[in-house]
Amino acid sequence: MATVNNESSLHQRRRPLTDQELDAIPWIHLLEVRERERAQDDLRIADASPGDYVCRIGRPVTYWFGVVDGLLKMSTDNAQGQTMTFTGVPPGGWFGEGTALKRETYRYNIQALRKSRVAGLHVDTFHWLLDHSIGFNRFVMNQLNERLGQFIAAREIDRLTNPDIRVARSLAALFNPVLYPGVGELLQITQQELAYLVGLSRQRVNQALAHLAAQGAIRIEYGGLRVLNLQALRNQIFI
DNA sequence: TCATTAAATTGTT
DNA sequence: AACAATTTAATGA
Repeated sequence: MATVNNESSLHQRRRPLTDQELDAIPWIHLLEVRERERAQDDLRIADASPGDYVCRIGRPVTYWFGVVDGLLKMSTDNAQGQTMTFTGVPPGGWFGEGTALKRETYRYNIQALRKSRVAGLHVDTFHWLLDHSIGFNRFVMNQLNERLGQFIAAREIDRLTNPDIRVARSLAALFNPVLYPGVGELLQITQQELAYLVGLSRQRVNQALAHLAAQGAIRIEYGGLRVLNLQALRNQIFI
């Protein structure tokens, strides 16, 4: 893993969003004019380099975060001091609403796997939107529901022994159009990065991807993967 | 714009 | 883990 940079660097280089970046935020379009103005005023974006922390366990919640570009990983340290990776967060993904709702401290670490652009909405504005916007409430509720499904699926994935299926299911999660609308057809992820997320060697991931490509579920591209059949990824069974 | 070189990523053992 | 092959990015004329 890359060296750990101090996380303040992420907060020093914040700036307002460009129109293009705003457009990439899925929930912004659900707001009324007045709500949208308030959200836009508060939204900030920052560049994160590989290894940078977006948030750390135990820190008080200050922002609700979303990935505009790049790839983050969500992880925690267990009692044995080992790092356990929960999931990757590709473009379009917003996270931390659970802790933001309760104004608690972050319960996981979020680190950039690659150079990324991360947007942040202050937790006070997050609450204001919850109090004023029906569209925003729908988005958050839908998000929570969809993620619950993902965590159940993740438990299943953990119990799977077949690496090919693990890779397939993990990929299907990253291609989730509800949680990660910014991904689209092409997920920008290297085989090394995917290996980190799934917990397999790059070689084994390479082999699994070749297998999935042979089935026509995906197409392997340089620096990314194109989904051809999402259902095939989800329903992956022993061959 | 094109050719050359370096860096990143993939494929294979 | 190591190495070769391939693809992209960077450089400079």
